[in-house]
This record gives sequence, C-alpha cells and structure tokens, in this order.
Amino acid sequence: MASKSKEEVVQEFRIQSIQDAAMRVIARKGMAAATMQEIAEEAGVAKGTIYLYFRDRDELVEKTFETAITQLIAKVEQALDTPGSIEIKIRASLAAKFLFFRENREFFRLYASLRFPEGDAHQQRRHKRTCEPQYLSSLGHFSDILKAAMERGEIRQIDPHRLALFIVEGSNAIVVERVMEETSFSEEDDVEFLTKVIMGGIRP
Amino acid sequence: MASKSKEEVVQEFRIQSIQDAAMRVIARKGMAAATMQEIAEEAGVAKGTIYLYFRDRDELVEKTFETAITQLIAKVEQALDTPGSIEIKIRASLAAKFLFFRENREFFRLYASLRFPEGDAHQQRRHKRTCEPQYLSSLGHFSDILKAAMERGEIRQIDPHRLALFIVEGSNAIVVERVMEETSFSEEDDVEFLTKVIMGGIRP
Amino acid sequence: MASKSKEEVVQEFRIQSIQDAAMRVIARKGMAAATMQEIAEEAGVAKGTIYLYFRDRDELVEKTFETAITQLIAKVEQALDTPGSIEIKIRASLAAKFLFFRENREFFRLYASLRFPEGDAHQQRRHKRTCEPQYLSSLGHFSDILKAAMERGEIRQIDPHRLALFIVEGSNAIVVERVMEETSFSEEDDVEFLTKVIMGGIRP
Amino acid sequence: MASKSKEEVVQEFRIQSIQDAAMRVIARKGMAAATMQEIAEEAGVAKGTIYLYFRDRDELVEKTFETAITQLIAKVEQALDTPGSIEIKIRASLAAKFLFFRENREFFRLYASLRFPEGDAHQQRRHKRTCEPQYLSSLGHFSDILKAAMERGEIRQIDPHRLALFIVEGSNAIVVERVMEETSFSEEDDVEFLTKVIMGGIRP
DNA sequence: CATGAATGAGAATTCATTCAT
DNA sequence: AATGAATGAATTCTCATTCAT
Repeated sequence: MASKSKEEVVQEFRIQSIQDAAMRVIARKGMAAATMQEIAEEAGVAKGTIYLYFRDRDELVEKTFETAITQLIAKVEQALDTPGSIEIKIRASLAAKFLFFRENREFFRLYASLRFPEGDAHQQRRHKRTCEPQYLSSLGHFSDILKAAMERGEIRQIDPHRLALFIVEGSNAIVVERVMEETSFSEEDDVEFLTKVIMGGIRP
Repeated sequence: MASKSKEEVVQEFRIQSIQDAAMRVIARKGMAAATMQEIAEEAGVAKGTIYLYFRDRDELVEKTFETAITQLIAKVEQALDTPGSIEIKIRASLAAKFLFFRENREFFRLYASLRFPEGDAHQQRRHKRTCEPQYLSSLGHFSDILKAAMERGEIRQIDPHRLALFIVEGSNAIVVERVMEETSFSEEDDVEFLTKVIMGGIRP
Repeated sequence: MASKSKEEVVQEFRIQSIQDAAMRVIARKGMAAATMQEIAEEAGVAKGTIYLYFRDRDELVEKTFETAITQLIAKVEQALDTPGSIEIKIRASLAAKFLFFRENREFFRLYASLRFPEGDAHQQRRHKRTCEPQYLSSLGHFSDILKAAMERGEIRQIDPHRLALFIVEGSNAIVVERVMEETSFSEEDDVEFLTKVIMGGIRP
Repeated sequence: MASKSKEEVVQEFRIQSIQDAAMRVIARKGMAAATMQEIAEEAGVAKGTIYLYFRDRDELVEKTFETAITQLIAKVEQALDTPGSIEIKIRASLAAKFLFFRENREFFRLYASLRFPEGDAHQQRRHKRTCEPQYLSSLGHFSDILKAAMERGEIRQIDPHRLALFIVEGSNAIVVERVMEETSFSEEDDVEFLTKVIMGGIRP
C-alpha cells in the first residue's frame, strides 16, 4: 500500500517550500527584482539547494507559475461543475476565484506575469507552450458549459468561445483589481454584481 | 501666444524618440530584458544621451508609461464624448480601444506592466502615485457618463463606479487577448459582440 | 610474511578504483572540468566516500598522478635494464613508453598536468616535492646507464645528465604527439626512427 | 598616410594590456586558478572592461594563446631563415627559442596548456582549430628547410616531417625544462649541446 | 550637447566539502 | 563505512550609470 517513499515526500516538500517562497518573493518584489538569494532565504534553504530541484531560475519561475495556475484552474473548474443552472455555476466560479485570489494575494502578480510574459520571443513561446494548454482546456470546459446552457435555452445563442473568454477575463480583471486595491471589500456584493451584469447586461 | 523655442522643439523631439524606442524595445524584449543599450540603439542615440533627458532607467520607463497611457485615455475619452445613446458611446469607446491597441501593438505589454508594476513596495507606490490619477480620472469620467445614462433611464441602476470598472477592465482584457493572439480577427464583430453582451447580458 | 588483512585489501581496492576513475575523468574532461561528482559516479561510489580515502580534491589528484607516473617509470626502468648495448636499451625503453601511453591513452593528459602543474606557487612547490623525486631518480638511473655506456666507449662523452634529459623528454614529446594525433601509426617505425636519430644524429 | 585612427591604437593597446595581464596571471596561478578579477586587477582595468574586448573568459584565453604562440613562431621562423648551413639554422632557432622563453618566463605555462589543452572534447576541437594551423605551418616550414638540406646532401635522408617534429618538440622540452628549473644556466652551452646531439647523435 | 569607454555592484550558477542518517 | 542532500564561498558575466573628450 506504500504510495510514496520517505525520500519522495521530503523531495516534494522541498519543491513546494521553494515554490511557495518564490511566489511570495515575486509577489513582494516583482518578477525582475526577485533574486535567487532572496527566494532561498525566504524558503530557509541555501542558494545552492534550489539548484538541486530546479535547473535554473527560469525553470523555477516556470514551474511555480504552472503549479499555481493549476491550483486556480482546479478550483474554478470544480465550481463550474456545481449542479444547477448556468447562473449558479457562474456565481460559484466567481466566488471560487475571489476566494483563491484572496487566499493567495501574492498570486495575482504571478498571474499578471503569466498572461503577459516577459523575455524574448523564444522564452515567450516556451512559456506559452507550458502554461497555455491548461488555460485553454479550462476555457474550453467553460465554453462547453455555456454551449450546453444555450442548447437548453438557458442563455441566448452567442459564440460560446468568445463569451467564455469575456466572462473569464472580464471577471478576472475585476477580481484582480479588487484584491489589488487592498481595501476591505464585500466579496459577496461583487459576486452578486458580476453575476447580475453578466446575466442581464446593463439594459433596464 | 509664445510658441515653442527651437530648443524646446528639439528637446521634445528627443524625449519622444527615446520614449518610442523604449516602448518598442520593452514590447519586444519584455521589461526585464530591455537594456539601456538597446533602447539607445533603437532611438539612434548614445547611451549617455538618454541620461540627459531622464534621471535614470526608472524615470524613463515611468514617463514612457505615462505618455502612452495618456494617449490611450485621451482617445477613449474622446470616443465616450460621441453624442448619442450610451450604447453608441460604448461602441465608440470599444472601437477606439481596439484601434489604439492595434496601432500600438507594442503597447499592451507596457499596459500589462503598468497594471501589474514590478519592483519593491516603494517603487510600486511611486508608480501608483504617478499613473493612477489619470486612470482614475478616466474611470471617473466613464462613471459619470454611466450615471447620467442611469438618470436618463437608459440603463438600469447599478453602482456606476463598479460598473465602469467592469466594462473598462473586462473589455480591455478581451482586446488585449484578441490582439495578443495575433490572428487576424474581425474587430467589428468583436465590438458588436461586446456591446451586445454588455448591453443585454447573456439571458435570452 | 604477514600478508594483507581483508580490510587492507578492500581499502586498497577502493583507493585504486577511485584513482582510476579520476584518471579517466580528468583525461576526458580536463583538469579543471573534472568534478568530484563525476569522479564519484565514474568510480561507482558516493561523493562522500572519496573523502574517506583522500583528504581533499588536491590530495586525490596528487596521489593519482603519483601512482600513474610510478607505473610509467617502473616500465621504462625495467626496459632500460634489458641486457645488451645502449642501443638495445634505448630501443626497449622507447617501445615501453609507446606501449604505456597507448594502453593508457588517458594518461598523457595527466602527464601534461604533471609536468606543468597548476595552482599558486605554494601548490606547485608541494606538487614538485611529491612527484619529482621519482622522476629525478628515474632520470638518474638513465643517466647512470648512459655514463656506463660512455665508459664502455659505446657512446661519446657528453654531459650524461643533460643527455638523459634530452632523450627522455624529447622522445616523450614525440610519443605524446603521436598518441594525441589519434591517427593509426606504426609504433615500430617510430621507435626505429627515434633510435636512429638519437644514435646517429642527422649528419649523413 | 594615416594608417591607424587614434581609437584603433587605444583599442589595440587595451587588448594587448589585457592579454599581457592574462599571460602573467595564468603563469602565476595556473590556468584554472586565473580569475577574471585578478586578470583585471593585473591589467589595471575593471572586470567589465575585459568583456568589452573579449566575449568571455574562453575567448580571452584563446586569443592570448594565439597571440603568444604567433610571436614565438615568428621569432623561430626568422631564425630558421638565417642564411647558411642547416647547422647554423638549427643553432639560430634554438637560440631564438631559449631567448623567447627566457624573456617570457610566464609563457611556458601557457605553452603547456596550448599543447595539452583542457576542457571537454568540444572545447579541445575548437582550440585545435584555432592554434594548430600556425603550429603546423611553422612545422611545415622547418620540414621544408630540412628537406632542402637533405637534397643538398647536408643531412641524411629521413622522413623530414617526423624529423622536424622530433627536433622541435624535443628541444622545446629541454628549453622548457631548463627554464622551469629556474636555476641559472648557460644558454649557450645548451644550444651547443643540443646542436651537437641533433647533428651527430650520440655515437662516438 | 552628445558620446561611448570604463566602471563595479550585483545576479546567476557551480562545486568542493560537510555531516546527519 | 557509505551515503548524498545541503551548504555557501567563489566565479563568471551583465548592465545601469558616470565622465573625460
């Protein structure tokens, strides 16, 4: 029944600690100013140790992104599978997003970097290859849910892919904006507001 | 009526050339990889010359952001002042945004950096102080237009500030996404799509 | 008559394996690029194990040199003791050298490092102290053989020490050169050639 | 009549200073222990300055080798063109070599590294490509001179290429050995000795 | 004013060595 | 005895910034 050896557990723990540290430091200092030295200190390990688990700075950053984005997508997808009407699903996924960003305040800086990756064309392509598949698959999932709702007559017929994109990115922007403002805010109010606008538009 | 002296004109021309160069290089290489050397080469001046017009790299980047964002906001505000219904205004502003981003493809990488500034807390605060006022004033303008429309009964009563935020940022996200995809796309279709969803929501 | 205890045998075997591995790795990668990690892997032991048998990297390298050079010198000296004329002895020693270098292709990279040791003055002196005695004793042995030949009138009277040096180092250079070229070559031809030139010079 | 611009002169001077410094430091500390920092200090420039003239450490070392070996070869070739018998030519070239090594005591450590380059197979090949052409052309020159002497009947018929190799490398070894010993020595005696042995062999 | 060679602080990365298991 | 994960000093290389021409 042994699933993981002790070494594997320790290894995964280290990897996770280092990625967590990287996330915090990048959030604090920004992508460019996050040094290996500071990440190491934050993780409570020596600089060299990081290189035992990640080839180089690029790989650390990339893997950290990947792990974080995977977590976010998982939460949102799970929410989208809440049984019920499309409105319930949207409401749930918005709530999940707010929760995630609030619990991982550091994350939205990573998120920004993820969507607007830096570096030359080559690095960008590599980055895209690594991160986009998950993002696209997540978008596809949402798109399918919208299409099903259209077929059930729950919502009107519009290009489901474009719509998914709009709702996801639009609400992401709001969530990020809200969390960045760092003012205390009513999450529920915002979920309510977004749902209402998405569902009914602005016409009276 | 004193117009600009010859010196002032030359000076402004230099400043503009350098900022344009900075914009192109940052767009091409990303924030971190954009070196003063390459910006100087792109601008066709010597490295030292940049320091005659900008205190340091930070100031160059900041001023470049500022100038670019000012241009975008001006275009959008002008579009919002198109006479007519709120729908016409929104449609016009969306079109203006698409046009601007398409004509300044390099810009949205700057834009990303603008919204998710890097550097330590101190730098971030400075950046915020510099750039936000314009952004907020622009948002306020849109907010006022929405409020007026609400008062005229054109749209239903919702918190106008939050609504402005949602429409602006939501559509920005779509525009950026679209332009980033670099696939040829029908701008008009997208304006139409966004307007329809914003105006009427997704309910049938 | 006490032979070696089992522990001693194991110990010697370990030492020998590690030195052999060091020799192969240094030969393959060069002095500077030969890491303890790679030597350990080549030897099939853990990095830490090396430190049970050698104080530090320097000692490992030094002892490895020493062992290898001792082997070479032993072969050559044995050849020099072939009974017969000086020509026979020289021919035999040249053949022995060719054989050794061919069988230990990796070795001449060590050999180069031995003769032109790196490191600061202190390290060089230490190195010299360790390796030179054997080399000098070997040279002395050859020198003695030459002197005996002079006394027997087999060869003309020249400073035997300088002569030994010339023949040993001169022919070493040729051997190394030959082996380094990695072209298939006729060892016997070269021995013949060297012997002829050494014995008779170039005058017709 | 303007041959070199001021900039070119300054540039060449810098390059030469840095190469000289590199030569001295490598001679003092050895190939592996010669750091960019120390070379910069020795040259009296900042670390960064070296990188204005050489792509990286490898290029600096390689170019330094190249320059030094070119100088040595030029001296020796010039000596070989001394008019007169083959003995005169050989004597002159040996004297030139002794002189060069004595004047450039640091050089023979470079020389050792040149002949026994370190690094992996790839680096070795690159190194070979860069340095060998000159060496081979020099050897070819000497080989031609020997062949001419054979045709004139000055020396006996032997494979001229192998012979050139033997004399060059054999005497190099002696010269290096001598200079390394750092004992005061009679250069003339050695030239005399080498010439006698090369010309007449060891037979009485 | 404009230049670009020179600078050197600072970042990434490597690897010999240690030590708890 | 053997191991190999962890360490951190040391090294290479970059690039914002200065300043003599």
